[in-house]
Amino acid sequence: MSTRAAAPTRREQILKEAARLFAERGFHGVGVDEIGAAVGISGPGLYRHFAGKDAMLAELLVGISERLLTGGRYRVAEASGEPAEVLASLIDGHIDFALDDRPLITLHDRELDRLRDEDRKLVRQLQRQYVELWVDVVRQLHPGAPEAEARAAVHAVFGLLNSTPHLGSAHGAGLPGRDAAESLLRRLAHGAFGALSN
Amino acid sequence: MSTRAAAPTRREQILKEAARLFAERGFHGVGVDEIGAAVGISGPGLYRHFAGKDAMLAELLVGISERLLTGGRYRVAEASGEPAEVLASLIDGHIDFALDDRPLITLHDRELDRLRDEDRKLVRQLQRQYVELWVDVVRQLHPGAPEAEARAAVHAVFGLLNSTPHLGSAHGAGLPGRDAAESLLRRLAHGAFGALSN
DNA sequence: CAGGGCTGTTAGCGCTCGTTAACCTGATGG
DNA sequence: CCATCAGGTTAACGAGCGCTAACAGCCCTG
Repeated sequence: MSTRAAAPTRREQILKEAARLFAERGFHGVGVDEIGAAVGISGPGLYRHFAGKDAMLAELLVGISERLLTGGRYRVAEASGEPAEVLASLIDGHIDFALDDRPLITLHDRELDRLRDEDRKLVRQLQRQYVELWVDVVRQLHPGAPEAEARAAVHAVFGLLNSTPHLGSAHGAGLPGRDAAESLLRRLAHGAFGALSN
Repeated sequence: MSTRAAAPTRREQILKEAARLFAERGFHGVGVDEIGAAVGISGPGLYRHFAGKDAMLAELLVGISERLLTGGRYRVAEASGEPAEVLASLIDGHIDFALDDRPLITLHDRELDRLRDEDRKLVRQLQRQYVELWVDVVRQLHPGAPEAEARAAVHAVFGLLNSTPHLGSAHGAGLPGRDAAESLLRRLAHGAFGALSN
């Protein structure tokens, strides 16, 4: 009846908790019993929902990559043709993602090697397409920059934006509020890309 | 006789290979047999040089943190009082470190939680002091920025500079040469910090 | 030449962990 | 009202891993 999100399914609960635990202690550092306990069932009960521990990680990583790419494509298509505006939209979208799904961001560039070959290839392909989205826009905005440089700059800015996990309460003085973090990251990212012109 | 560095001791060989393997596959993902094989001895022979697998990781992480802090302090003391110049020196030092010791950079913010409480506290303390070095300089350079913002910006720029592992040949088109990477990262970092004034 | 350290080796123990097997229960639908 | 099935449970297996034990060769020193 309400307009709130529907109750999460068991699968979704498991994925969420698994993402958090994997991000905190690493894929190999978390046991299936812990994941089960986090959702109120214990150990082997997970196998009613997933083929195995690997399958959870695979679904998480493929899901992230797909969401990033889909969101990026949407923003590129939707924004005006102005490269500056497209880049700004990509940055905003990535920041939203980084702030809303910190555990996934952590997993995204940390546990990729733990996937089966097939899944890893898929994730890599999705990541590559997402990066290409950015590289194209950056090269339109900075025609002087060689492609390798633009690509490296994109990766570096990803590192900057994905630093949000380190901003959390872990270090005592996190930023006051999500809006401040969003605004700061936006300025830093634009500042970094702006330096490409020099 | 020659002026080259002395032959590395067995301990140093082990630490170097362990760092590489831990960075590639994670602390829990690497077995002692693999580390041994990487230096030509096998498995339990490592225990003649280290108390255990944990001790290797601890020595690596403490070593990184100490080198970063020592190098940072040296640069702060050595540079002229001009905040801009001090920050530039810190950035250059961090870039050198990131480019020369990519595996260590990866471990530095990825495997900290696998340490014994005592070691983790020590590493955290060293990291905090290093960050403080940067925050102090950034605040001198941008007096308008609140401390939390300066600290978050420093962490974000670390994320940017530490993105070097992602620039490697893994993605096909790495930057052509170390100098180009160094120059690019320097420009991006300065660009990001410059955006703090706005 | 005798005797220790070093620095390796291999065998094996003990524990953890992912996974499977076998069983149980409550809801559902013909 | 009974059959089915989704979604749990506990027990247990098999593999892998960190680490120790016991032993062996090399090099130095007295």
